[in-house]
Amino acid sequence: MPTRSLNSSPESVPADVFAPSREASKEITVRFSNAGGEEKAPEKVNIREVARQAGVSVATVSMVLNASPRISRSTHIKVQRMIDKMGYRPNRLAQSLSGRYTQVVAVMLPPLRHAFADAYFGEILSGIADRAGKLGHKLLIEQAKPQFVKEGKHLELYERRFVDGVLCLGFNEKHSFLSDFAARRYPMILVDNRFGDNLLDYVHCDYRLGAQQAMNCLLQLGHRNIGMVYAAPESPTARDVVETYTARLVEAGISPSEKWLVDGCFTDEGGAEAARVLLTRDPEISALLCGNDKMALGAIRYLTTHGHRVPDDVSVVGFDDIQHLAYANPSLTTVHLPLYELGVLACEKLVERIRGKVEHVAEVLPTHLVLRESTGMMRTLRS
Amino acid sequence: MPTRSLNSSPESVPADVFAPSREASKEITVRFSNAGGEEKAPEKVNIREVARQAGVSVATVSMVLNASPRISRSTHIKVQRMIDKMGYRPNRLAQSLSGRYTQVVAVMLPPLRHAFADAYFGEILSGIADRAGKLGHKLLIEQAKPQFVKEGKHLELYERRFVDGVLCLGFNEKHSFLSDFAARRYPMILVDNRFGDNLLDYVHCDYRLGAQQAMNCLLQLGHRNIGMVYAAPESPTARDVVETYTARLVEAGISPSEKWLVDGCFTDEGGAEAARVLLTRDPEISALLCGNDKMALGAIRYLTTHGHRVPDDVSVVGFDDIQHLAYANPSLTTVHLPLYELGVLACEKLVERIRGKVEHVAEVLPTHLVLRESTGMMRTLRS
DNA sequence: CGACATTGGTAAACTGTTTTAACAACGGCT
DNA sequence: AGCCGTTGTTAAAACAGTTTACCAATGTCG
Repeated sequence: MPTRSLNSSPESVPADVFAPSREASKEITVRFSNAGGEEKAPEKVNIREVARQAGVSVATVSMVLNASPRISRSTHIKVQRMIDKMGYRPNRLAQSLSGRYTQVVAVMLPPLRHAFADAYFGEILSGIADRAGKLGHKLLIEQAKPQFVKEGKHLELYERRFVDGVLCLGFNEKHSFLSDFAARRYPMILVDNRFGDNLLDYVHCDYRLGAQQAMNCLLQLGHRNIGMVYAAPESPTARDVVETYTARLVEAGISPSEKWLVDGCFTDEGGAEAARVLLTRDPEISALLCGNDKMALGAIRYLTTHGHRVPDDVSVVGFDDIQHLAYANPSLTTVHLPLYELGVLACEKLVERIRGKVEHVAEVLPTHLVLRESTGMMRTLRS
Repeated sequence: MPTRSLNSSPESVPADVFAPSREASKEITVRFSNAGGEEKAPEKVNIREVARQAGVSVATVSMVLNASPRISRSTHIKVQRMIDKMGYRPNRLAQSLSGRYTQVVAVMLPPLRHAFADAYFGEILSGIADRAGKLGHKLLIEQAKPQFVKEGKHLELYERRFVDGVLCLGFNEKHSFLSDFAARRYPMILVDNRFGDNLLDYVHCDYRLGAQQAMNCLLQLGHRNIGMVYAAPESPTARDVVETYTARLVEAGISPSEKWLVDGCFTDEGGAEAARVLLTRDPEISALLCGNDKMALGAIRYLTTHGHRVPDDVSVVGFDDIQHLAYANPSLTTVHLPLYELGVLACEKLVERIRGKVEHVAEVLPTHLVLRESTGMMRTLRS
């Protein structure tokens, strides 16, 4: 139950009472770094002040900050010492305003209610954050709510100089607004998907390879009636999985059937429902390939609570390898997607783009299968 | 107008033909918004340009942007029309540099490898993001790696004007650097914890209430030998749980025992190990209270794979109510923490703080128990 | 010894906004 | 007619950096 004061004062909070004049302390000559006993907020010191105290020009201080080779060793030391003494930190708003870069990149997430609570996104984000930090970039996160896009806020991100570039997670071809970035030459990289037209830069996991690995596993275990719980047919990478699934069946001499395919909407409820539908349509099904771990979990949940043992009666394979599901019961055999590494790569490529590299980005990272308990040999084949 | 020609000093004439000087296109009078067929990046237009085209001063345009009442209706319309026509978007670096606020808040996460992939943080983040969006603030995320803190980067966040304030998730009293913020009067709010000295602003869930609810449940089901898998004893809220657990036992006439307490480190492995230790120390234990869902899951995992049925032999209660664990098997009875709402509240309070409100922030949100399958009546009491 | 480079540093222009003090034009009042 | 008070607008001064064109003092060479 939403408690007190939560939804009070929606949009506006009272403006501040005391308006601190900009005049402030222009005349102060001696600075107190941490003279007094307890730490205090350092009085705001700017580059001009540092220059004055060090007896050099503003330009010189700037050049020291940026390690320009035009500054002599002695001057550098003198100025640096003053910088440290005064506890001076350059204002990055001024730096970015004057310079070319903001040193910030945005991460756009889809408008799902629990986008941040999602292990899939989290893993990618983790990689992005680590890389961004190493490259000296900050991270801005944004959810692409319909309203947000309608008002063109996604472009404002760049045009108003919030960020230098954008990483987009969890989108697909239906989200046509993403083309806006490319149309305007704003650096943007699609993460773990691609657009059919291939005009947008992207990095994604090798879903074909992953599907292949999963199908090989199931086929080798003797399964022939294999159902598939897919999702998001508007997503090229999701289609990769379905196509590979079908192709592998054909290669194995099995004729794929429409009735083996059900959409599970990427949710656990969807996975459960899909399992129900599949097993009802064809009770002979002995294995399920699921488009992500959540659906796989839902499917297992349905199966075990409706008289089908996993893996004894039905084997289940997922996709993602999200954390702490190794601890599900039974633990899940799944295709491991290198999501962390994908995040690292995406960030890396984006920064290259920002710095002026022009090549089209189109990278694909390999997957591998993690064998756990939810898969087993086809019943009839066991001795 | 002292525009160009300022720096066309006496002699230099053709010098800057090839140099892409900052002068750029001062003379362009007609703007192409989206005349041509395909969309193009709008040529960068600034407030001066708009003012010129609209035939007013820069100050007037600024006041139109900020809806100042001092601008007449007719002027407002005239200028607004030009703004739209030229596709002008104010540069927020300049705005923030000039003004008092950056309109950005930071979210600091602990340096865990998978901090972003964590459902607990994700849920809070979700609330923060929604609220921040509505309040017109952007979100910067940062991981407080040891290196980061050692270099004082957490203070730079504020001092270099990256953000107006900071929200800290997942920290405890051991993280003393958080006091730096308060010492310097930088707006900061501790989320879902508090410091013992109560000097720092905080919002957190009512862990005492939660523990009470969980214990009531277990006691009512007839359990008397109740083990506890705790974690992070340096965290006041985590201590709340242990203390309440102990107090409730005493109230129920049961003398708490040291051997019923094991640290599970907030991880699933830790939970599994803790369950093993507890059941070994005292096989009579018929219920486990776990400090979070992850540990509860680990415990269940251990129990079910070692001959203990859940809930038939041992009941398990968790803390958090993280998503899609309703689909664990058996599904988990747990204390629901209003994490989303907590995020909303934290963001709200932080922005109030930023805007000048000075009251100490200390809010506590109520929890409730979610009954699912992992708890059952004490064996010996069942008919 | 004078012409010419090189080195190290500086003044001033530039980034794009907000805000303040001043002011012109106008109406109402004595 | 002279004075005062609004109203609406503006010029200019902040905000805090980077960059560029230029300059003075050396060093090198013929």
